[in-house]
Amino acid sequence: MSGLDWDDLRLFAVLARAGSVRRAAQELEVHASTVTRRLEHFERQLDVKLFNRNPGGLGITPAGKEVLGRVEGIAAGIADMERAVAGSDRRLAGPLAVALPDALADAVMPEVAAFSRQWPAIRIEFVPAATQPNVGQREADCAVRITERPPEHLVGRCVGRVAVAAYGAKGMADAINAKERGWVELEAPPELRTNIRQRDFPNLPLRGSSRDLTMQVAALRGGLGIGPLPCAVGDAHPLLARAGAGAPMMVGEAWLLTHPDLRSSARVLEFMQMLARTFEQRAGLLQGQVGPRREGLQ
Amino acid sequence: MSGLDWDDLRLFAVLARAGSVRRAAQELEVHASTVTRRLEHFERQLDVKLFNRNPGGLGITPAGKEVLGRVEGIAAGIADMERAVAGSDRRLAGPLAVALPDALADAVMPEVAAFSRQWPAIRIEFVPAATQPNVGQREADCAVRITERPPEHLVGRCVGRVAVAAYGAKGMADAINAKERGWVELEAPPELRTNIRQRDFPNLPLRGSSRDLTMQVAALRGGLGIGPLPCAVGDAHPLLARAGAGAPMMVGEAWLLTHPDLRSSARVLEFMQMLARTFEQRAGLLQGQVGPRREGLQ
DNA sequence: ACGGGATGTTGCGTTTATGCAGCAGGGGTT
DNA sequence: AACCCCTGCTGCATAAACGCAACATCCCGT
Repeated sequence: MSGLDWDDLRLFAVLARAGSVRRAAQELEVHASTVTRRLEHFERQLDVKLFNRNPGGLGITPAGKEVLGRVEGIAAGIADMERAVAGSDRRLAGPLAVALPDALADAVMPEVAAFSRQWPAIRIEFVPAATQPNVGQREADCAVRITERPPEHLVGRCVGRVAVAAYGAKGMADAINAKERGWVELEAPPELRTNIRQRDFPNLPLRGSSRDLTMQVAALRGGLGIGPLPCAVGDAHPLLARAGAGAPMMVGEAWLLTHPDLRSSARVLEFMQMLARTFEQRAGLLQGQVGPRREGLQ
Repeated sequence: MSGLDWDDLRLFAVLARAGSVRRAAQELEVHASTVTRRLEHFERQLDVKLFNRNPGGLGITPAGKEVLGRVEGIAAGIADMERAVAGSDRRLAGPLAVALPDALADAVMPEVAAFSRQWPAIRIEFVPAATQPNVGQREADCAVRITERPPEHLVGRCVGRVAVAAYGAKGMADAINAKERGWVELEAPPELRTNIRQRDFPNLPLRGSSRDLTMQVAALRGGLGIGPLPCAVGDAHPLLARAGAGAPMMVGEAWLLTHPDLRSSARVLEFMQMLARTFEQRAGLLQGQVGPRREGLQ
């Protein structure tokens, strides 16, 4: 028998990617001293030095790099196994990790809530949408991504384009008021970026910028200026109105995705069907087609 | 993060192969209760029933079979990693697992002993030669096998054929005495079987049989009768002599083997070179060519 | 120069996991 | 029927792993 504690492989993989004992400890939800001691244990069992203890952090050795490459393959195999098990789960119960861009959260949340009431045994867990797959980190069971080219290893379908427009606080979104305020840029991920400012408000001074939607909405509401927002967020907000007369700009396709292994999982399938129906119903909202709620907007 | 204890995968693999909690516990060198509890833990984490608790043992479920298949692939990956690490070890120190058929042990042991004196930091561990590779069980670093077709995944070279002849206790190995005693068969593995009895002693009654070389040598020494023995054992034994005048029979080629990943390991390389030299020197003994020690033999 | 925030590591108290012995049940042999 | 050996399982004491806090070191910014 190998005598090797396989769980030390997982610790090593996380540690190598984290780059420091404390970050790895945080990710593993254990104490830093545990990481140190188990690394020692692992190195002793393997009889190889995996890291150089440099002042200011760990430095991986060539042997450590060799081991890391192999362990990453092993980690992928284990993740596959976990998915295979989860995929054959025919119960409408258990955890369900969903990666949902915050830009679309408002638009679908009512139906998600109804879904949750219908299947109370399914525990929905929202995970960060932009994160790239990591060793030891299980990807979402179901993901919505705004992109032109969805990853090849995932399966799913396109559920329509996403529109972005300029918004401001109601009552000050008109051009005259806006001029006194200014432009608030949204430092969005690439798939949400537009050049609305250049097109419609080339002379508006830059007043500030936000790193996420929450800050952007707060800034616009508070009257800092006008700025871009996904239509699904801006049109649904009771205190915001569109600024200027320009048409919304399309920024990318929304893709409803899952892993092939999970297509036979009952709760993943059910959830994705629900999301697909919802996106179909809300297509107008997502694409910025102004509906009956238009009264009062500039 | 997966939250899964990877070491439970190892336990599961061993348990699935062992077929019972107690056998798995023995192989893992832990207590049976530990196996039970960690299996429960694993099933809870994975949220799948891997075994049916049948009266009289565990029965693997379809889901368990699915998981087992994947875990065996993972186990192979981990074994590869261990070999890769061991293979890059350039020190002439540490453990060295050697699979050596007992038929050849006498012939090479003096040189092995000299090797051990030369490199005292290398700890030589003899492992059973006939064992087939198992999950979690590391194969030998270096193996000698008597076979016609060495396994394809191993590399090495043929170091000559192995001969078997009939022996008896000195002074009673002649035909007349043998007739009063009889034949003692050796229930050897297939690669050591011969038909010497049919060829040279067709009329000798069967007196007994031995399951291993130790018993066979004791039986022959004790005067139970005459019987087959590898020439490397019989000719080297001070109290045994060949029976009859027939030539030894060749039974197979001796192959000196290792895993490709271990070719660059300093201690494996050194040990195999030593063994190759030894087999070259001892070729006559192994192939049953009677040398200067012939005086006194019939 | 000096403080603040990193880094990895170490002693100590506590939680967790393990080993042990005994239990309950089933199948085959005497 | 009675016994024996196998199976997996469950309290209880012990040993191993862990979390916590403190420590030594180093780097960076003030």
